[in-house]
Amino acid sequence: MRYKKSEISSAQIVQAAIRVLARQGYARTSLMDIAREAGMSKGAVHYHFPTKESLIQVVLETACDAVAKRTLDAWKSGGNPFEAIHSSLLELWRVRTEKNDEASVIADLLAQSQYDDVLRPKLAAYYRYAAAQVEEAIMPTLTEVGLRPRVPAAVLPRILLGLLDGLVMQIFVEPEVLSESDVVSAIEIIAQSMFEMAPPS
Amino acid sequence: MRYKKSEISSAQIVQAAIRVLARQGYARTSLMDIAREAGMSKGAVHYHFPTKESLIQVVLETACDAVAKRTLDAWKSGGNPFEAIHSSLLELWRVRTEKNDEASVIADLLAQSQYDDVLRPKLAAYYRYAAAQVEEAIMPTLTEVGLRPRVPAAVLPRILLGLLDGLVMQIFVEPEVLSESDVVSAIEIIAQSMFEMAPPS
Amino acid sequence: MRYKKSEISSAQIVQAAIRVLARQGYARTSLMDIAREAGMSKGAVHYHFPTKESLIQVVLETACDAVAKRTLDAWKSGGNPFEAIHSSLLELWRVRTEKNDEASVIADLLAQSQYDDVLRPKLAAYYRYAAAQVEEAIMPTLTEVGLRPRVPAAVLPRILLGLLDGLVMQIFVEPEVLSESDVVSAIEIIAQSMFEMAPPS
Amino acid sequence: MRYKKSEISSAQIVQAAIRVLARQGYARTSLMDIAREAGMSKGAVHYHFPTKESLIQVVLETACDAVAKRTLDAWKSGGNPFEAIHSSLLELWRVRTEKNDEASVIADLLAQSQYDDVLRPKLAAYYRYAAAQVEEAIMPTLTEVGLRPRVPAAVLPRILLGLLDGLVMQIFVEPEVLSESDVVSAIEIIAQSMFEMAPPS
DNA sequence: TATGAATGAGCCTTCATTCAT
DNA sequence: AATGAATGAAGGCTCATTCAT
Repeated sequence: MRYKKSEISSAQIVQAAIRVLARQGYARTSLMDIAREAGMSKGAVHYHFPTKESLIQVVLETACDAVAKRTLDAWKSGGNPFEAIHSSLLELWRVRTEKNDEASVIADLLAQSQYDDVLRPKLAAYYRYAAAQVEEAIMPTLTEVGLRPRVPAAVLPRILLGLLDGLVMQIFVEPEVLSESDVVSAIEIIAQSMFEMAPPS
Repeated sequence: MRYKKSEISSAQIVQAAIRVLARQGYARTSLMDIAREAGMSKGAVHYHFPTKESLIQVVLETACDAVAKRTLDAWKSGGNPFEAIHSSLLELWRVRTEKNDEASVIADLLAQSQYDDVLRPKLAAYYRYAAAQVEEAIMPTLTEVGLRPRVPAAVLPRILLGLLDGLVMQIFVEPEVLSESDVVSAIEIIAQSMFEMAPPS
Repeated sequence: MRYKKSEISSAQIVQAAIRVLARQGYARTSLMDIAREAGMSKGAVHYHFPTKESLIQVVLETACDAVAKRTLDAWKSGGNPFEAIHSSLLELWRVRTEKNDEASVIADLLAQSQYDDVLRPKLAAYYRYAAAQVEEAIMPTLTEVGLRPRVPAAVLPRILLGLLDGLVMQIFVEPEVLSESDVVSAIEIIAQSMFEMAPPS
Repeated sequence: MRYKKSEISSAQIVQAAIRVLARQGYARTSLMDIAREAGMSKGAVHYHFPTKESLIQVVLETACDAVAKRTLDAWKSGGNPFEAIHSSLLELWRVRTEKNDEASVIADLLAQSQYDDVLRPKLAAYYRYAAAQVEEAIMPTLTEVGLRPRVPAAVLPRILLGLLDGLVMQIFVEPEVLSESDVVSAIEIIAQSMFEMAPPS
């Protein structure tokens, strides 16, 4: 009973931190802001997370998990292989552009991770996981229909994710410059270009 | 004479700021750090830049200019059109991965720009300029040989820049994951896929 | 039964506090440290001692008692009067220099007592008791053999204790400066000088 | 001009710190208290002393110097050798019992030095210096009149200082227990007992 | 009797900013 | 044009204390 209470509070603090960080960014967020957002005292935050760093770590982990989970769902939508890929790409894009809090936090902490040796591995793990997700979802579908990749299989999902993340940055800075349809159709062209017909065996 | 001296000091401060920011990141850099790096007193920095914000703005502008200038040189290298594109892509990639100070600062301030209405337009301008550069350099070359873009001409350079920037982020976080040759050859494939043969007019 | 349990816990806390205070000193010791050392929660400590001050008081009392008790034993060792005094002085010295926890705590809280009106009387009582001990132990022995003090009887033990405590402070700060044998033989000379032959009555 | 100002402020802060520490003790003194006593802002204190520790170090040094200087004067009062020693002992005693701020601070920081590796050597140096002072002042006077020490020459002043400091502690805790005349006459007896007539050469 | 959770005051420190010189 | 000194707000963190359970 008591035990649970602590976990609940911890989770509330993390969620509050994600909201505040998404709104203000790491450099402008104090523990006081987070405590206020969580409806607790500064002391309570420190009770659950001894240092700011330790809180931020959990925040990043949680945000990565949330984004990864959401995109995982995207791949599951069934149907014709090409339609599935289309809808998945769309979802990947929307996760990023809808500016949900978790994605914003990840983008923000990416900059911090340059100078923070604890954050960096967590982001690396996130990318690794996301890339594996893409690979698992795309590759079987396409090899099944006789296509094979023109770049190393490990590189392919990295390209896709990089493309998405890089475009998002431009949109963050200047929202009007790229329309969703332009982006998605371009990505599809690119995705196709990454494959070629396998020679008949 | 005095006038000049002032400008020189200003420039020294900005250059010092770029070095320090590249090394420590925005969130961990104080004006004291910058003053020390510039070999001046804190008061002197404030004499030239009334607030920290105003200094950061100039820093960002300067960094963007420097990167833009460097990539501009890349496009100029003559030769066969396809070779020129190859060497230009390579240069675009290297500017980003060599972690020169200016590029690091831009990557770092990108996060800040989310929450800073003064920074954002400056980055937008940078992207706009870079995209125009790419467009000018690539489009004539390719239309000349009878290729035409399969995506809107304005979108094409955005795709390319996004891809580069997004991949760089992954490499910042986990350097071993992508090799230069993998990346460049993938980008070339992508670049090609963006064009198709123009129907005979 | 329950009653006993409470007393046992109290005593455990006090003993834990003595250990921690001896190790870290008053200024660097928190209730958390004490609770941890006692294997209890912070709440439990507060259950037994409503405030930190009240705990410290009991700690000081306990430490004083322990030291007083130990020195009491020293005087009891029988034998030839002069040998007894010698061995007693030696024991008084060792109690102080062996840095047992209780003596360390007393030395540390001495400083606090300057500013704490509750602590001060407890230390005064300790000195009074220790002085009385010395007086009782030394005076009969010496008057018996025809010696009488050259300073007021009440002052004499104070001198002795002061000398010991003052020397200990120097040793705490610089251990190599005074050897046990030097100190003890000097004290014996001093002790003798405090007495003279009583005129024949 | 500017340069001097800084030194003056530094000295003011140190003096203020000595006053506050003498009044409240180390454990209860915050930098805010010191700043207020010095009539400055908290920031100003940190401008001159980067950490609390660094300030305390200078405070201890300054206090030791002040006490050492004052006792040095005591030895200079001329006259008959025995009178000189008498008046010097009296002065040594009064320096300690008059509770001047510097002596209080030293007594207080003595406790801290148990747990602070930076403070300890400074106190050791203080004792060393004080002992040397005593030795220089007493020894020539007495050997001149044909007395020689019965304990090692290096130990003798330590005994004297220890005696004084130890007695002071008792008086701090319970002022009425020892009168000045009792103490001084006892110390004189002790001082005499430390010497004996040198055998005719 | 004891615990875990939470509070809030206070501490040391950092830092952008101001200002007299 | 530049400096050293000083300010004060804020930040992260510690800790004695309270309280529901």
